[in-house]
Amino acid sequence: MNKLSLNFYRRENIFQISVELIGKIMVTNIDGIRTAGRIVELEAYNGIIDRASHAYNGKRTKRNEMMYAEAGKAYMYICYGMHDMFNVITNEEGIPHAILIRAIEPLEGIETMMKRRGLNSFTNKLTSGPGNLSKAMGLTLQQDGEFLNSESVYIADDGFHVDESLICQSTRIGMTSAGEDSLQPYRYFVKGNPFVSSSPR
DNA sequence: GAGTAGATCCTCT
DNA sequence: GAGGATCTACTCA
Repeated sequence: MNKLSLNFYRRENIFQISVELIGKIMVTNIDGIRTAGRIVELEAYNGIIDRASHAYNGKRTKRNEMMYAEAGKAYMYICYGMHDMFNVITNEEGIPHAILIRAIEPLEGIETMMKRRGLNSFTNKLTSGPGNLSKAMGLTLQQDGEFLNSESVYIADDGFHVDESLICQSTRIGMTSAGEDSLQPYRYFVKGNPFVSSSPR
């Protein structure tokens, strides 16, 4: 299993990167405990021209500053005051492209994930949805700006290949005020995978 | 199973 | 002071 090099993220076409990230393994080593899962759902945020992005129209604040950082870093963000969300920064420094990881299929450290989520039994919802995913993996603002080839967080390729015919697109979730851009099909997911979060299939 | 309301708090205006 | 890149529980059927 090889960690993806930072060059993987350092490319212009965020949609190409999104498709390629489907099926990759996301690993965290938080508090000395290793958890891992296969990425089955994500959303692309296409920089300053995307109304759904935090960086729309070149907006740059303390909170989203990390989106402008160099490719291959994590951008952590708290949503609705209680959910930590995990994003991958792509493209070159200064261009705020980001990919939100929405769901993974748990592979390692499932006991730990359940414990972090406060669950007694395994369910498909364990790592389904960005808030749940981050919580299960132990990700918080502490990982904001972390390089994704570090020991605590990284994404790796184990050679598994998701057939492109199984990768579907849809509109993004939770876009209530992004105008036309809320209709953009920037969400990618694995068809029929039980760990993909609900809504538009 | 589908639809809705409430929780909850940080950030930006 | 308003409004989120959400989740869960609850209602009703």
